[in-house]
Amino acid sequence: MKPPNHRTPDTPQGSASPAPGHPVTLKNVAARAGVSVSTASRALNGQARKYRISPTTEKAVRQVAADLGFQASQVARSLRLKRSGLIGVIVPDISNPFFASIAREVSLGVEALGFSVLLGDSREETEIEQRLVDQLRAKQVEALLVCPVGVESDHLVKLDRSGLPVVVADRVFDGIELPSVTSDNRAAARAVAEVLIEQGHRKIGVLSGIRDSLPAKTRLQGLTDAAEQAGFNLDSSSLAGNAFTEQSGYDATLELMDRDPEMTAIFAMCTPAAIGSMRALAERGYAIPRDMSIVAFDDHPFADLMKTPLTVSVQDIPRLGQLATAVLLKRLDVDSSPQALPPPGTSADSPSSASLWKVPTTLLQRSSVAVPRHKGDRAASSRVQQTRSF
Amino acid sequence: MKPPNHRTPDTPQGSASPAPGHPVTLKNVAARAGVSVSTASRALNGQARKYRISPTTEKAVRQVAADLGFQASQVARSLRLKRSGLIGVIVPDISNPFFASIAREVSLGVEALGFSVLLGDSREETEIEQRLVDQLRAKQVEALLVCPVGVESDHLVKLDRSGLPVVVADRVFDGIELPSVTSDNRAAARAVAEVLIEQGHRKIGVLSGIRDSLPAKTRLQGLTDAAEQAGFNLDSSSLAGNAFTEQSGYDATLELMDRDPEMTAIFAMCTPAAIGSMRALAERGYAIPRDMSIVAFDDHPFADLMKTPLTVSVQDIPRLGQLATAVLLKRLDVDSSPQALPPPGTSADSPSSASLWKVPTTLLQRSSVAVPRHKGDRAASSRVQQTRSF
DNA sequence: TTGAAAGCGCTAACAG
DNA sequence: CTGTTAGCGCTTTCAA
Repeated sequence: MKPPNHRTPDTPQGSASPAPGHPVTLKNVAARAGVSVSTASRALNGQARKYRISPTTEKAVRQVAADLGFQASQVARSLRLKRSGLIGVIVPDISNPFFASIAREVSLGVEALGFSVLLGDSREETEIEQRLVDQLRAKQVEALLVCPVGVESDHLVKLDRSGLPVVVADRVFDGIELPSVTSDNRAAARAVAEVLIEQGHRKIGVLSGIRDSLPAKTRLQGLTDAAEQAGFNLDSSSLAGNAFTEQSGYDATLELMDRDPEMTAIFAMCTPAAIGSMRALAERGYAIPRDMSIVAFDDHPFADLMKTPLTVSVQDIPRLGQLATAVLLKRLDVDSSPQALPPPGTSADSPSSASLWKVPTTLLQRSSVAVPRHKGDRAASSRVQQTRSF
Repeated sequence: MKPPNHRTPDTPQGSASPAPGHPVTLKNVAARAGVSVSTASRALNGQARKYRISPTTEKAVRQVAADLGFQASQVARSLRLKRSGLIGVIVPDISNPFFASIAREVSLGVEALGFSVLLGDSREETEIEQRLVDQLRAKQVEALLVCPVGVESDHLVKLDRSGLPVVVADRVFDGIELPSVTSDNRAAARAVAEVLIEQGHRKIGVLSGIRDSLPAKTRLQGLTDAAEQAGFNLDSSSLAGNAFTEQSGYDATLELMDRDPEMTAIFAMCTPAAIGSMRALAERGYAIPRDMSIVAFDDHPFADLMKTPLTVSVQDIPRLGQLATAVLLKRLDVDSSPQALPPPGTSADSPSSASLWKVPTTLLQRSSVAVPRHKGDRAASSRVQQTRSF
C-alpha cells in the first residue's frame, strides 16, 4: 500500500537505529569489531595514542561504533568515573524570564563541556527547594546553582560543606561563605531613588520584595542612603509588601495610599510589583506620573511600549548567569573559556565577603517620574530614554 | 579568633553531612546496622513487608541511614534498574516565557514521581537540537519532550522508533506519527482574522513565523479560511518574515508597507513580531489602530498596560505543558494523577492523526483593531476586553 | 599493541 | 527473615 515511487530514505549519516529496548553497548561494538571491550573503550575515548592502538583497529572500532549508532551510557560511565556530568539549577520560578535567562546561560555555558542541566523549580518555597536539593543530590549532580527562595541558607551551606559545590545567585545571603553572584543592588537602588529625590519626592512608598531576602534589604539600604544624602529620613511606615509578585505590589500600594495620602512616589522592588501597583493606581484614578511617580527594578522587552514607560534600574541578567556559570565551573576545576573569572567584590564600597561577585546595573530613565503632584505640573519628566551606567 | 559566644549550630535534623568526597554508600549503612547490603536495600526501599524483614531491623537500618545522611546513588540505581528517572526537555529558547512555562509544567508534573528534567536549549537551530538530543540520549533520559525548531523531524522520528519515547509540542509536524500537542492554531487564526475582517479589512499583511513550521502554515490557513468565508482572497505578496522574532516582525512590516501602501491591517504570528511591527509603525509615524490595525498571538502579563493593548489569540500554555506531560507519562506507563488523558484530536474538523492533541485558545479583544484608515475614524474600536472562548 | 579482570553502588534472583 | 551472588555498562590497572 505504499506509494509506487517511494524510495526508502537511506539514512545518509549511516547511523542505524538500535533495536528498540536493546541499546547497543560497548560490548556489542567490541564483538562486532573483533576486539576486547577494553580496546574498544580506549579507541573511542581518544586514548589510541596513549595505548598505542594500531590505527587500523582504531578505525575499525570507530566505524563499527558509528554503524551501530553506539553511544556510551553516561550512567555506567558516571558510576565508574564518579562524575555525572550533571549540574543542578534550582530557581523559584522558571517561567519568570529573569530566572529562565539565568538557567539559559548556565545551560549554554556548560553544554559544550559535556555537562547537562538538571532543572528544579522551587515555586518560591523553601521546603520544596530543600526537597529538590535532595533529589538532585541523589542524582549525583556535580555542582548546584541555586537562586534560593531567599530566607534560609542552612541546607545549602551544609550541602556545600559536604563536598558538593554550591553557588547562589540573586537572592544571596548576608555574610555567608557560599560563592554568590548578584547585582549591585545597593548602588542600583541608590541611583533609581535619586531620580525620585531629585524631582523633589520625599514621601516615598516602598513596595518590598521578600523582607528577609538580601536583595530587598539591600535595595532598601540603597534607598535609605539616597534619602540620607539628601538630608531626610524615610518613614518606616512607608514600607509594605513581602513578595516579589504582582499581587503583593497591588495590595501594598493600596495599603500605602491609605496609610499616607501624602505619598507622591513609589519605589517598587521588582517589575511585577510595579505592574500591580500601576493597576492599583489606575483603579483609584491616579495618573502616572502626574499623580504618582514610580520607579522599579528590571526591564522587559516591551517596557518602552507601555502606557507609562517605567524608569527602572535594569540588571544585566546574562552577565549574572555567565558569571555564576564561571564560578561554578571554576569550583569544578574546569576552565571556562569565555573569559577569566574576575575577582569577587567588583563593587568597592561594601564589606564584600571573599566570594561575592557584584555586577553593575544600568539606569534607564523613562517617563514614570515627574515632580510631586501638588504642583500639578504635567510636563515634568524631562530626560527620557537617557541611559547611565555606574 | 571566633566570637566568644559562638555556639556550634547542632544540626537539629540529626542528618550529619558525609565526609567530603567520601559519600556514604549502602554498604556503609549496612555495615553500621550490622546487616547485609541486600537487607539494607530492601529495608530502605519499602520492601520490608514483601521480604518480611523484622520491624526491628527495618527501623535500625532506617535510623542508621538517617544518621549517616544516606542517599542512594541514582546512577548506580539507574544502571541496575535501567531507569534513569530523567526526562529530557528541549526548547528553542528557554528565556522565552512560552517555552519556560512549558518546561515548568513538565518539571512540576514529573517531579513528584521522582523524575527530574534535563534541560536543553537549541537556540532555534536544528543542528544544536540534534546535538542536544544525542547528549540527552547518552544521559539515558527515559523520554523526551521537544519543542522543535520546527523544520526537521527525521532525527526525532528515528529516535522514537529506536525506543526512546518522544513527544513534540508547539512546533509540531505535518502528518507525522509522533505524539504531538499544540494549540488549535487554525481555529485561533480564523477567529483573530475575523475581527479584522469584520471591521472591513481586506488588505492584510502577514508577519510570518518560520515559514516551514506547521504553526505558521496552520495560522496562515486559518487566515485564508476566514478570508474565503468573507469572499475574498489573500494577496500572496502580503506575506513577509520567516522567524518568530521581534526583528523579523520589524523588517517584515517595513517590507510589507513598501510593497503595498494600501495595507490596512497586520496579522502577526507571534507577540515578538507584533512588537517589532509596532516599532516599525511608530517609526513611520503610524498610529495604532487609527492608521493600521494589528492582531497577534499570545499574551504577556502586562499586555493590557501597553500603549496600544493588542487584540490577540492567547494559547493556554500551562494546559499545553500539562497535556504534553501527561502524554509523556502515559508513554512511560506511569499514570499521571492530574486527570485522565483526553483522547487526541480535541478539535473535530481537521484530519487529525491518531496522536495529535489540540488545545483551544482564547480570543482577547482589546484596542488594536479599528476600521480601515481611509475612513479616518478614530473611535472605532468598540469592544474592549471582551473574551470569547472557542 | 591488546586482553582479562576487578569494581563503581545498587538490586534481584536464589538460596538458605 | 536474611545473606550470597551475579551482574547493569563502563574504565582501568595489571599482565601478557
